[in-house]
Amino acid sequence: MLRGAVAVADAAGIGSLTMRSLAQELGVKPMSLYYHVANKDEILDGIVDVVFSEIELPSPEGEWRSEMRRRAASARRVLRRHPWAIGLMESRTTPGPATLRHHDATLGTLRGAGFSVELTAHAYALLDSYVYGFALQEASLPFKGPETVAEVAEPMVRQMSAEDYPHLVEMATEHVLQPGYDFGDEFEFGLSLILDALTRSIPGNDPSAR
Amino acid sequence: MLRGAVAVADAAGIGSLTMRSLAQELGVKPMSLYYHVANKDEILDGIVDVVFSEIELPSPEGEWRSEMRRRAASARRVLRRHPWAIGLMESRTTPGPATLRHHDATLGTLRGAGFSVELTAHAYALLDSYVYGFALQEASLPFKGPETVAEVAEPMVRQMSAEDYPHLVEMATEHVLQPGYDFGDEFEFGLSLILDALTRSIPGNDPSAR
DNA sequence: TCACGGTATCGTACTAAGTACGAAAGTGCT
DNA sequence: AGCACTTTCGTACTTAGTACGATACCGTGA
Repeated sequence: MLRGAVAVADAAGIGSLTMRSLAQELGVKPMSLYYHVANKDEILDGIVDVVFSEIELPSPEGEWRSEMRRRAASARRVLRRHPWAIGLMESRTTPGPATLRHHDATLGTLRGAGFSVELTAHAYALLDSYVYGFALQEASLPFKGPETVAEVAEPMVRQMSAEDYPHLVEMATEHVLQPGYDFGDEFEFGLSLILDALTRSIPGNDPSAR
Repeated sequence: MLRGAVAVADAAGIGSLTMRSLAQELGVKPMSLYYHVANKDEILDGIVDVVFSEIELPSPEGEWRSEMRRRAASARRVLRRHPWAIGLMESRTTPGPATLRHHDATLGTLRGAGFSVELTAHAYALLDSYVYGFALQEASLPFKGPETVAEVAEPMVRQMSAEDYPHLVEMATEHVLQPGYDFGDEFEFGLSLILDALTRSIPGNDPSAR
């Protein structure tokens, strides 16, 4: 049932996920859903947890940077597949089991890498902020892939006077509208910068450590 | 009118912002609103822009790090005051004038600090990801201030077995539940780390530059 | 003063969505 | 067959967005 809800939300947006549309998807009548859940909120909580369950767990066995990198890349992919999940996270405050398991695995990997409890808290807040924030930005872009950038951004830039927004216009014409531009490529830069800086922050680490 | 909508959303959540509740807030009847806006979506777009207008603009005159710091702190404060804005950003893809002005000022400050167009894009994506993501995490916390952490987190930890989530329990008991803990304090760590690393990334900068 | 064209407000009413309530319709076990 | 438990539904009430057309208000020029 939660799978069905995710499918509906993926296909037509979270706004189109109604008890009736979900019932239809499942080949059942609306009121039948209420045998399995108390209300719609429970479904929303549930699909957030489903989304978390799709994110690859980091392993305490692996090298922490590559594990964090894998987790981050996976999280970004998942949130790109389910963009509505980002907005939902803000309102749902009761984490499900998959969410808890995910957090536990991530914390464990960092602790295993030698981070103190406090530094782990710092690192985790930082990494998660970056991943979620990046996903949020990707979701709010008017275009969804490198292909459609030009056709969407061009008209916007054209009607936007260079006097009012000189730097926005500069960025658009000299960078965003250049062939080969893909906002997604920015992800790697920030992630590497953060991981490198975190490496340096481990006490006893050589400051010139890769 | 947009101010009224923001007030309603602040007071009782974005879910309680209905054409009827907004009309009541403004002392008019629901249908009167439709003279000023085409539909509710336009109101949602509008209040997102209002939120952006409340964020302090960085100035190209100032030192870029302190300007970015000021902007980030302001953005976080604003998003804490209007947590519903985070979820809205994901669905609204037509930026308003205040939003554009904000982006332009930020880009201008970075460009003025000597960042190339490309590096500016990198830095901006990174900084914004961090700020939005942090705000998103703050919004999804079950507690809203340092005072209520214990009373909310304690019961959660108690029912969460240490076998299933050992690291989560460790983090909770040894860090989060310690007196004086405030998730908001994490903000400074990540922001400084990012700003320092960005400083290093400027070509020609001494790697040991503060 | 009066008629007129915007500007702003409303009343009525239709549609979609969440869900309370209680009735069926299976299903397996004795 | 009879019973208990699980699962599905039909009906109907409530709330929310908004189409449509009717007013009411208000400054301007005749």
